[in-house]
Amino acid sequence: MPESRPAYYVTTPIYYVNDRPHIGHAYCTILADVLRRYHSMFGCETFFLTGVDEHGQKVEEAAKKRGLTPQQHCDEMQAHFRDLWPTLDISNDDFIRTTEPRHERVVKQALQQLFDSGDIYKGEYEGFYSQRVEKFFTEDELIDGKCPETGGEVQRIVEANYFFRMSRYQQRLIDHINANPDFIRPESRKNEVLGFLRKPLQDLCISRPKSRLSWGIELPFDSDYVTYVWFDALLNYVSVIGLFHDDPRFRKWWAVSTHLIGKDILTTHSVYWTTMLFALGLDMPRHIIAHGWWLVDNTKMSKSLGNVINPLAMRDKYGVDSLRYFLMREMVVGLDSDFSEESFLKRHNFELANDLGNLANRLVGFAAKQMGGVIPAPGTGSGHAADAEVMAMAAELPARVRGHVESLRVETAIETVMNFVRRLNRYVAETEPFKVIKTDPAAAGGAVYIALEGLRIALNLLWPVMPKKVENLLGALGGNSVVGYFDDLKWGGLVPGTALNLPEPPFPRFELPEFETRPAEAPAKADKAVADRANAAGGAKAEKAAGSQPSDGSSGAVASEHATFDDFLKIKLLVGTVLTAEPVPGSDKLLKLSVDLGEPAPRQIVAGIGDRFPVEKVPGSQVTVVANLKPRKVFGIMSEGMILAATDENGLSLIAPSGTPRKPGTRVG
RNA sequence: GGCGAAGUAGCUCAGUUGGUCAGAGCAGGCGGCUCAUAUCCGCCGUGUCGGGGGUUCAAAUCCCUCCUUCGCCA
Repeated sequence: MPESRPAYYVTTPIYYVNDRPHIGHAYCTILADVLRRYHSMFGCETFFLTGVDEHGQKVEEAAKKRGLTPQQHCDEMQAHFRDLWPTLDISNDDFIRTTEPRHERVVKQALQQLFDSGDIYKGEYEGFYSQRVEKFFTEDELIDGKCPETGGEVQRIVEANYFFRMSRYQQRLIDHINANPDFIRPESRKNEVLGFLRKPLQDLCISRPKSRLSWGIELPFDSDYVTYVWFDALLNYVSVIGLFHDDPRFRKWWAVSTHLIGKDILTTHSVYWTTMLFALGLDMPRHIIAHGWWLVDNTKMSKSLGNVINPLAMRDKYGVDSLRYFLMREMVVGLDSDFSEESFLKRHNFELANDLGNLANRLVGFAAKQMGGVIPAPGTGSGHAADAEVMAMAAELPARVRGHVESLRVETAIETVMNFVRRLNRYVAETEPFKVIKTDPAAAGGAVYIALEGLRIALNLLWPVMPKKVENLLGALGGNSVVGYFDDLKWGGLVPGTALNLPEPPFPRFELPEFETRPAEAPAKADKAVADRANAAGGAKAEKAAGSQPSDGSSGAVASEHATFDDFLKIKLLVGTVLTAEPVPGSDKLLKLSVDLGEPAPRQIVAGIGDRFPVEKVPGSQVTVVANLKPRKVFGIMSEGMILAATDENGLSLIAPSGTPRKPGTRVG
């Protein structure tokens, strides 16, 4: 047996080639990169895979629209992802495109194997086809026998198709999830999957006749069909690492695989993919980790709301390292987080500039002035009790960081390091080398050495998060480089006498723009008299009274009875024209509306008016829409606004402009 | 409607298996230092741990119930 190192294999989803990268893609890929880099520092041999999904109807359509072949279209579009990653310091080992021969042959072989074993069978797919949206619907999805999206006519079509016997593996999957508590993380997602599995699984239709979709991988046993997207896409995780072609390589990586996914593709990975693997006689991946979404103003990003965060813009404005730091520091893996430039800048200024950057800058600046610009000799330290404390903290820091990373608490790992950085700043204040230098240069040198060495260790531990910046900084600290392994991160790596060279502060502060005036500031600054009176009265109570001046009219018990004019202005009321309306299945009064608000795309709005208002009378009506309500799901359908209506015992009327119809998007108020 | 998760200081959130768990950061106030990026360090928080009930010697931490928010339901 050759010497074996532990291994670690991490994947991102393959992103849909038609998409433009947004902050969510960047987050997932950076997270994968950070995990890969940490694990390599833990001593693991690592493999990191990302890529793009290139097949499917939408790609075919988009290409057609542009007058290109689908392949030409993909060749062009995939660059949006492939070229982005190096600029975010992503260290992926491979980049898979599902149109590559190395992938297609594995998909075909997998299909053939499942066909031969009877897990893929030909059956009848009964669907209802809507000419208008060129889509199939199941009987359950139809609404009164009409298309659920347009309310239009549908044709019942019985079409031969191939099915995967997913149902056969349901119990095995449930058992595996129960036996491996950290298989699907976080736990709430695991529960979600188990809940889903309480109902019997249907078999999965995995083919499309070429007459309807030709842009896909042909079934090896029936050239009239291509395989449908998921079956193709999911296999990327194993095709790249050698399934069917390089067994030792495949086994090595597959046994240690971690899939990072967005919560929107949880079922696909936890149910479709896992049952496919069972059927193929392969092991489960080690972990499936569903991360959360970046929200903007606590609202999901969407094109129609125009609030999509472009990672390139953030990188260009603030630098790749700050961007990576923020994304990793701010989000708890598995939960949603809010993205705002304000919180970004606060993290940058407080943690990177004030704490970390300033520590480097003050130490190097001091050494340059007082110590000949070189790393001083450690001697016997500063003679201060804090020496031992700092060195003990530094000694146990790698293990603590490793523990947090291994339990996916990346943000806690970072926080742990930053707490140590704060301890180092305190250490400098305690030992006061800038004073001590006048009386005891050796002790001052000892203090600076300890602080610098602590900084070196902290920087190494942050390398996976900010590789470029850390490498540069370590270079500035006496020409050091990143240690390969946590095990090598021992105290005393800095060589006394080597030159320090930090020409400028490593993390310049960014000016914080005025984001919004804070009510708390008003009494302190604008109303000194109130504050003084409060202080004179003494105690926390008085302070509280001063602090609760309802300067914006929205806080304080007194104001709660009335809405102020400002409150009213927060509600954006717009005139809209209803384009389509259809009942929501399973509900007796909800209607799904498509409403023109004069925006590029119509809004989808779910309204509870169906029991009082005939659905066929709604299209064409004008309505008043609350346009800036936070979008929410109603009965599983996203609703992007609210329709105003008045209901009493005589029925319901829509609240809308009377007389001449108004242009969609006209402001009401 | 079914299933699941969450509700902790002004803000963002930590709080393993019930017993220094009532905390951190930010914001605010006061003070100190000057090596440093108007940076750093120290001090200052009586918040019904969503409401109510229960179990226990002991609950933010377990149980019940209600309210609110969020997620999933191919």
